[in-house]
Amino acid sequence: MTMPELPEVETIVRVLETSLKGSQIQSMDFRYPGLLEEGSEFPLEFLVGKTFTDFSRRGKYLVFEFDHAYAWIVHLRMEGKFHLYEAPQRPTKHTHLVLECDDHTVHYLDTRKFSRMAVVSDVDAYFIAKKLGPEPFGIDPEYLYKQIKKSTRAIKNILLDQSVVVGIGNIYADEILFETQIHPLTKGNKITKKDVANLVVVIESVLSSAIEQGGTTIRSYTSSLNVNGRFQVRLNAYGQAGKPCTRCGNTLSRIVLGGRSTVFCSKCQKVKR
DNA sequence: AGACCCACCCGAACGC
DNA sequence: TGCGTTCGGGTGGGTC
Repeated sequence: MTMPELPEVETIVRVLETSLKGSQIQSMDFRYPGLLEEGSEFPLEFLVGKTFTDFSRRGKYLVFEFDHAYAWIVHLRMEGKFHLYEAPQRPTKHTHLVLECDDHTVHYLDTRKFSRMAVVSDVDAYFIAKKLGPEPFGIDPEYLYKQIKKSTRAIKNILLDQSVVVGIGNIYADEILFETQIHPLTKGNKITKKDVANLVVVIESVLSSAIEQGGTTIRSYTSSLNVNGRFQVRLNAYGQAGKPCTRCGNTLSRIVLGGRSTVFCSKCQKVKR
């Protein structure tokens, strides 16, 4: 159910780093080239013969850097996932990329074919073009307040806007608003300074606790060398419509906002007018 | 410029 | 071996 959000991406980066750092790509079978971005600077096959050197993320983007200064950037979107094996493995119908590396076979799968990847020479330039906002950890409250205050959009849409702050997807947006007791439809210009102070703290705590729980669960994945970053985090709002609010017992409501399923407690989360 | 809409994609869930 | 329709998720490009 849950798609990879920032905490899952962070976990995936760390697990892949453990297995693949210093490993050379011996061969590649790019079975569904449609995953490569139109604007990719280089073809994916350019990575054959290169050695993984650095593993990081920017927002929900995975960044793999190689010797010779090339970088492979992957956005998992909803269902992208890596499977690692210690020996060559038969691809499934959803295996879109196979990499034979020094000590591992890497499969990349995506049932929806929604994810995207690119090969670039300048990581910073790539992300500047994407117009990404700051990371959600250590965000400047003054900056966030200004961004929210100048907008008449619903606060949930603002939180989802990656040019305001990166890494908040649909699931954690609902969780963050539940925790701060802000109604998702509240317009940005109605949000108070105190709300923003709470948001800054809660954004960080919700995402980091998910990373911690992912770190716990991912150990079972490392043993089997399957890395999809999915793990169960206890959710108070997302996917819980019709169930009692964990804070007050009121039945949780569901609306569609900006085309996204949105769950909240109409008693705990009041719209400010 | 800011806000909004829609395409992309296909398995799951649903309606009949 | 039931078949057709709807839904959803993040991002980017287009429009107003």
